[in-house]
Amino acid sequence: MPRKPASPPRQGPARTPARTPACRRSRAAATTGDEAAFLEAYDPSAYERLSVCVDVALLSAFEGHLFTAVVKRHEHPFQGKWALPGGFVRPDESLHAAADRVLAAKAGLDRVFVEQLYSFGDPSRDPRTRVISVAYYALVDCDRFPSPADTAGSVMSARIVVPWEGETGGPVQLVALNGSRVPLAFDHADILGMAVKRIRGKLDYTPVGFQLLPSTFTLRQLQDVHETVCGKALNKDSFRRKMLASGLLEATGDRQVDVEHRPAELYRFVKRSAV
Amino acid sequence: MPRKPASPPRQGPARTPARTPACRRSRAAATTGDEAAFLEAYDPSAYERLSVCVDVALLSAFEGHLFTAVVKRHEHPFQGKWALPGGFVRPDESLHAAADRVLAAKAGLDRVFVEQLYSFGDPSRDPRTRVISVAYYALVDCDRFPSPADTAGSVMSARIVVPWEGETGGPVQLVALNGSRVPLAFDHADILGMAVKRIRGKLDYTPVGFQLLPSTFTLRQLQDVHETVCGKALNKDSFRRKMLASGLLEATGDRQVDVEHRPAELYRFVKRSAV
DNA sequence: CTAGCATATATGCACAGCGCATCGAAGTCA
DNA sequence: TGACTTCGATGCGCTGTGCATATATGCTAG
Repeated sequence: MPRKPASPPRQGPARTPARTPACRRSRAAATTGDEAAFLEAYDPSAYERLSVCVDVALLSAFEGHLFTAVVKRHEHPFQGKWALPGGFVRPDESLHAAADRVLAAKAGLDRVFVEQLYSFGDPSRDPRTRVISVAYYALVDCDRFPSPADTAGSVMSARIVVPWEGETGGPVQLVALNGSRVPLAFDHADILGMAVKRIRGKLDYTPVGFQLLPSTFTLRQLQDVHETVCGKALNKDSFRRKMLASGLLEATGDRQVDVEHRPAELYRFVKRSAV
Repeated sequence: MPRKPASPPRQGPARTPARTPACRRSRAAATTGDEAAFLEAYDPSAYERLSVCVDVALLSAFEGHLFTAVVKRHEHPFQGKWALPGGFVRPDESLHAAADRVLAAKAGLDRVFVEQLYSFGDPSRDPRTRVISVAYYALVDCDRFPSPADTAGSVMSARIVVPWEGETGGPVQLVALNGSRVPLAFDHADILGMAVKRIRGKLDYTPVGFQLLPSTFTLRQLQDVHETVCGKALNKDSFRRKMLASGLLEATGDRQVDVEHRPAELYRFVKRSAV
């Protein structure tokens, strides 16, 4: 515990009556009467409202690359470009529920790992009107990653090219499986870049890598996922020791089958219940 | 680099025409004509809009405790409770600009370290109407922390009591300088809790601690700040070695004055320009 | 003036984690 | 059967960290 004040003592609490806040009041009645009556009479249009959408960066890893799913825009703005799955937030659903709904509707996925990423609110990010985008990222193992067959061709999987190292951050590029560049709409290249940066950082101290693997996996597969996400090679032995010492892995007793070499032990992720 | 596919190869790109997205179209004209004409005719009310506000958790550290600034609510809802400085986002300002504006208007602060924290969007978090709160956290050194004299008594400083250890997370409590509990409005206890959790995590790998100190400081003061934020004691020697080895500190050559013991060297934070 | 005291600052040492090299084990394939 | 590949374990050196110790430097009490 600190042994010494970092600064001299401060003033007492502000007990004097506060001034009216700088923002305009929606109704003078807000300071009188009971709360129920106030809420009954409240006019939401007192402040200008904005459009709020969620955009989901769905990430998966295979063949040493990160992939994401994008949908083609057939409408203005950015007609013909590709966008992250997204949609406007409905008045009665939470932000997280909106992200789940978008994933189910556009990628046919449910029960995936979804976490909030960042909110993008530049006034000019959407040329139509002011739209705040609450971005989420989702992680699925490659077997669940949506294929054209699942989604009737409405989504395309594209490889992520990260033009920076470590956790520098910045926008990323997308390349289609035929090698052509995929142009992204809005600020979605920034959103994807931040998603990559986020999971690179999370990989060090959270078991987020398991979200990108099937229920059982070998240590080599887990390391491949980590290397794919981080974009650099890792020491094999250190990785093994660290993972086995983490207490997050449990040996299944089974081994790989149909491999051209010595089969590796299969592990599963075990949730730390009470620590 | 990964030496082996983590999964068998996948399908080619989705080249079949995409279906109409699940979300309703705002206008049938969106798929025809040029983009300029579309934007001209765009109707923002096609989707229900929401209220968006920013709330700022202003944090500072002194006397071994974390402090924040709250304003008393004189209006419904939560009349009489205390809230983080906040305000609705204006249609023409970015989210970050809104946070800066709120800090300037309610705490009289500018040029402070401000970063986005998280967006809170539970449908019932504001009883008036649907309000999305994009929360920010700001860090200032204790000398710049607003006093009642600066703000005409509209803000109160309160001590943060963190009822969890490490980076567990969860809501925190606020205690006024006279020892009484400060009841918080909305979900602001959760926002504050997440702000504390965030800077605890950031402290390990970013020079965020300097934001809580004046321009020059001793190693002891820096350690005090770290201990205050993390809520636990740190090893003195390791802390000194790590900080001096980080390359982020630069000795000023000056020393403390008017202290009752050997004066310590004063350091300043040096931005890593090109590394 | 001097002894005592509190704190800063430097150094030595034990231990744990990590990178690296080596070696045996266990499969497939020619 | 032997070559080849990958898995999985062991040993060694380097480095960072926690802990203990020693010295330096200012103030204060007597």
